[in-house]
Amino acid sequence: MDKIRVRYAPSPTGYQHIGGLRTALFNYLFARANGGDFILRIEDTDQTRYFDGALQDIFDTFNWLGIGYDEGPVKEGAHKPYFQSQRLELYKKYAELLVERGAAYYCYCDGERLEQMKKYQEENKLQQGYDRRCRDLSESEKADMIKKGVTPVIRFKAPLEGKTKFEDKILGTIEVDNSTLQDFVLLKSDGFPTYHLANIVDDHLMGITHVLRAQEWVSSTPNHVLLYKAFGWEHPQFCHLPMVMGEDGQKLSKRHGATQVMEFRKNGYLPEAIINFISLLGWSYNDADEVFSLSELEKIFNIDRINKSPAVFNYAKLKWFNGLYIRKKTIDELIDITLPYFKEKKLVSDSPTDEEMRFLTKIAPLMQDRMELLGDCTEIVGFMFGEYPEYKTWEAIIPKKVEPKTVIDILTDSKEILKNLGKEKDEDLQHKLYSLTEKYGVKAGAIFMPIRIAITGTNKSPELFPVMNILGVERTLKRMDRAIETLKRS
RNA sequence: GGCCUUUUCGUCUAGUGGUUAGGACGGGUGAUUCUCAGUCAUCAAACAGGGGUUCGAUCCCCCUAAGGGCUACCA
Repeated sequence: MDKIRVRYAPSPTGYQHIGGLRTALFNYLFARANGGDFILRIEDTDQTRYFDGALQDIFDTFNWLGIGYDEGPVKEGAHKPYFQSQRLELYKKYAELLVERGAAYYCYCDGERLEQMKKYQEENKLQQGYDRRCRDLSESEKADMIKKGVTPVIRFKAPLEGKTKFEDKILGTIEVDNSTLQDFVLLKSDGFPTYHLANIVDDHLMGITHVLRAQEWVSSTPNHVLLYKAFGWEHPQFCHLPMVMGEDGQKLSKRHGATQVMEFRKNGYLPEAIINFISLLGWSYNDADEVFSLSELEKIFNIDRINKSPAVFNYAKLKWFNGLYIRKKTIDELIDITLPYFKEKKLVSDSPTDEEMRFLTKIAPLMQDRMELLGDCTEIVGFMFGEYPEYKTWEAIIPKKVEPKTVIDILTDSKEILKNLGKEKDEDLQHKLYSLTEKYGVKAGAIFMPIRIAITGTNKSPELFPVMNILGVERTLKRMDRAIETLKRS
């Protein structure tokens, strides 16, 4: 069997989005799992929609996620160039070849006429599509058009009857009546090819063996099959991937939340989480395992386990994956990836000192279990910085059914106990604090919550003893003092 | 409208002509003798509907319904 060659062929008309990434990832994994080649080809054939930052975004996306390619723009191989805009002569040549063979024709209809025709068809509920007016123009009619200076397009001469069918590796046999097909455009009047022409010419010339693309392409695949036939080429295996939907079952779009890949990075997602989650959109390994690294996926990915039905993009599960991968990080790695957030909040300096780094090393374990997104870190351990915390939930310092005066007494007693922080074992100190429940006839929460608020400023925090130990006796007691004073004043 | 296509817990999915239809996220409950998170345990939750074929259908066939895609000189 020939070496497997697949490609991802984005068009630089916008930022890379989740759907595109899924296609790229599946192609990449399919190639890696089978010792094949993965090619990146830029389909910049739409001049009107070309967008400047798009190309860089494609590179950034691949780099961030660790998806490499074997042939493409920067890493040119035997089939260069990999920008379709640099292959214009090729498409023109092949389009004209089809005209010579009588499989395509020049069409002189301009946009205005096409629009009128479409409007008429809609109003009269006729079948939509080009009416093939130029399909059988006489030589003299053609000459007239040329004389008028009309720049023609080249259209494919689709068969009027019969059926076209192909085997999709995922969907099975698909068959359509040729009567439903269109005389689609191959070469536009600006000299650029349409997707239909360019992708066939390039896939053939580049030796592509499998085309993995989204299901939205299924309906134009018969056209492509016919084109291959007209050229006398064998077509690659088609594998149409299920669509990716938003939570309401509609095609995933901005209103569902983030959809651009680099937006996820900005929002604090890890590449590992994105890769893992995306790999499960329409694919599964078995009935039990679903946590996979990229390198594992490169070994186990199997095209036969891709399913047909559309998949909903579930942000909640993505977040779970993100938390999972955050927990898998070593402390050093965790500090590395969260440092920008601490800098942004001015909790550490732009060039952190050794002391600051040591401090981060101490507090990192406190935040690791509690983070879901990278940006959560400052929220979780922000109170560790500075002399006093910001009191966010001060009211909670007075537990239900407990008098404010009692809270002052509890904190004062606790302070006495915590004077020995570091001198006695944590569990002994905790035991002593716990014994206060008997003295005041309250539940444990009524002892620990006031301490928590006094020290952390919130009613949700990491465990108290690790926190107090890092803070040290002095700062711990100062924070308790301030809380006591504040209570006395109110 | 036409053509193509899909349908297992809310979501991602596994699965078989005979199963207690399995896992994960999310949700509920409990444990971790301080909250939150984490971890562990546990519970609820699905074969779209109707006809066939068959001793037996979630699984095979047909119809219906609902969803999705395409219907550009865009990809």
